[in-house]
Amino acid sequence: MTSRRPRSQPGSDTSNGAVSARKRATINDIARLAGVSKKTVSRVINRSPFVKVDTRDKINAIIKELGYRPDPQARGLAFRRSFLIGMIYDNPNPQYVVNVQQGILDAVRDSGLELVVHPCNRAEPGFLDQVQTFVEQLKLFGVVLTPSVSEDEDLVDILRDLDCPYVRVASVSLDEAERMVVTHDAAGAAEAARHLADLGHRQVAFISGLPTFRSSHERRRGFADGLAERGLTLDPRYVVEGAYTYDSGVACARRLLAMDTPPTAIFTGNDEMAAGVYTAAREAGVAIPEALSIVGYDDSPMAARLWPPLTSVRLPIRDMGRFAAEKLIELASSEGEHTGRHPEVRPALAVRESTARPR
Amino acid sequence: MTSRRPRSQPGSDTSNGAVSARKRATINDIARLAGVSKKTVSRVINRSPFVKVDTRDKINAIIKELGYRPDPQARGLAFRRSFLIGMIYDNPNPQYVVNVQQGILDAVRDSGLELVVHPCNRAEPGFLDQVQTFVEQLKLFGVVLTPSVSEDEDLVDILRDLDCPYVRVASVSLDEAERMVVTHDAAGAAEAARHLADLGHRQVAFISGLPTFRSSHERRRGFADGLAERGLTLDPRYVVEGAYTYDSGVACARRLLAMDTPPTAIFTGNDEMAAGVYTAAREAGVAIPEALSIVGYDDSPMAARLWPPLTSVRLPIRDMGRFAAEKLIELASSEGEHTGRHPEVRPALAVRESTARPR
DNA sequence: TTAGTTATGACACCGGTTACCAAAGAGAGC
DNA sequence: GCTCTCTTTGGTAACCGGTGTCATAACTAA
Repeated sequence: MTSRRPRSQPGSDTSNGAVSARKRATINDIARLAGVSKKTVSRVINRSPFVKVDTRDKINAIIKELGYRPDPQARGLAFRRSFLIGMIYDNPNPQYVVNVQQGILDAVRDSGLELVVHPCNRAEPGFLDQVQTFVEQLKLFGVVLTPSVSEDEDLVDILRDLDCPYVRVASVSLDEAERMVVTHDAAGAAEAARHLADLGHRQVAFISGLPTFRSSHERRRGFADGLAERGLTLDPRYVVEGAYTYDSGVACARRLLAMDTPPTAIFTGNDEMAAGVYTAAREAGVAIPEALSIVGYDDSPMAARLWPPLTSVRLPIRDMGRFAAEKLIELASSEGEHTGRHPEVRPALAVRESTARPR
Repeated sequence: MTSRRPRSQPGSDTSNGAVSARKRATINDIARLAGVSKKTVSRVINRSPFVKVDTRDKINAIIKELGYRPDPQARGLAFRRSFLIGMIYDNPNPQYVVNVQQGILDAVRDSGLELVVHPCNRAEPGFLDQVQTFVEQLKLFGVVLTPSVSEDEDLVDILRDLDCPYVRVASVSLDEAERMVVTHDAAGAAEAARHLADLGHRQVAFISGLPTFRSSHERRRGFADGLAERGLTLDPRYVVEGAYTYDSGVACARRLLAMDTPPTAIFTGNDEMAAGVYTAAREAGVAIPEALSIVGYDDSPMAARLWPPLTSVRLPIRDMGRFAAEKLIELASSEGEHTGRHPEVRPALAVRESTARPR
């Protein structure tokens, strides 16, 4: 407990022993030491080309020596904008949320940008005003939206109105390419469909998520398309509406398994509901995968922990967050011209033991 | 797409149709309209008692009418402090992280405070400098620390040095009461122990988490104590060191199940490792709970999805976050005197079907 | 009237920025 | 070679939207 690490107080090696009254250097200090005006220092900070090389080098040296970093608050005040990125979400999946957060932080590393999180509830009255206040008060540098708020056009209108750069993560394109990170849910679902069809399944069912999520429709559509590719059709009687929850998965699966000709395979809108299917199957004495194949969506950590391990569609969630933040930075900085690069997010099927040929 | 919700632009019903050039009112606008100096308005905002009631009411009316909200950035600049709470964590459990975040946001609702997240890695070189920069640059209002960074005394020293209020969430008290939210992991583990002992188990094993987490030791200690209460001792041969991961749970359980007299019950440091025990048990053909009882820690959503559903120690994580933020606000605002209220966090055992009498 | 609050304002300041102007140096025209 | 632009480079002042300090005005109470 006695040997504390000697922190590297960058520069200012004045080593004031007792009183730690060391204050951060300001732009004025730098200017004074460099013998220039603060404006010139400001130019160096903001990479203005109109500074002589000698002057710039000299100022940079002093900045480095003193470990000076401009105060984001003061800078923000003058810029009428902060250096905070907001993440607005209403997705209940912690795995998803944390990974997107991580991805955003990957992208802003060392850029001086920070991440402010804002979970919300679209059903709550005053939801839009609340979000507007959040964005307006903080004068956010930009906002990343994830489903399902990313699908809310009213919300997006507000952001546009506030001139707040935003990027939307969604299952399908809803905006200009430079504002979207598209997860192609239909493609992921199609892969699940092909996998089941190729195993020989003919009676395949789909448990959808909440209809208020665009992904529910995309996944259904993609699943139907994937089956169609193999000459199969998604029988409407085999489509039931869940709510992305474990309980809804149990309930829906019970209904499906109680049918006269129950499906031999079930594709669920997410892993939570797939877990519910496991429970219902166990109740009904239906063996997985011998009598029933199951495919989930998300490939959450739980998927691999279930027994048998769940085949599921995997999304590179952290990358999605990173892409979103990268696009945001591009939107906010470069005036007009964009790189035109739009990294692709491709869902992939993680095949495990919950799927097999039907008997 | 045409009928957009008419947003309630609070006050300013000037309804400028085309150009939405409405700018937020500033303190100067309020002062001008009220016929007072901005300083007086500032007094009203900050609840100074030295303002005549009439004046205050008048100013408040105008503030309300214009929907004025002071700019946090300007305010922060003058205060030399921001209105951002930082959450610093290195816990890999998304469930935990998101819930603490939610809890913090519960507490700061409508207070004008916002939450900036800062995941980090204690093992990374420069970790401390990074955190210091984060706190210093943002001039954070305060910081909430969760395990295991909450156990890092070097980090806490830095915060103290920076005069940054902080609250630590940890398994055991490490600081003054007003700076701690204690989760009493030992008590939770003791409950697990009593539960197993009362069921009649005598050969009970413990799979610990990473020794770099204080909780690992607390849970072991509490487990041993709980057994002792029932006249049992925790055989050191039945204690193996895991790493809080699924894989480590599998590996540790394999070792335990391969012993000459394998345990009849296993308590794991968290649910992830418990899931690993399920896998190892299945491999070894050991029936749960008939031949092996299992108790986890965290009561993650996965616990109820496993088969059989996992008995686990539950923590009110969201409440913990809320308590932490409440304490933080108290620390930061009230100068000196505290309420002395220290809401208790009590772990509770969620008993499910993974535990039963031994054969 | 004097003194002691209570209430308010003037002004500088927090740490940066933009707008605008001035000086210095470079090349052109004479 | 010298003045005259033009471009580069730097400075000054005002400002972003609030707060602190201190002086002073207004009101009570003595």
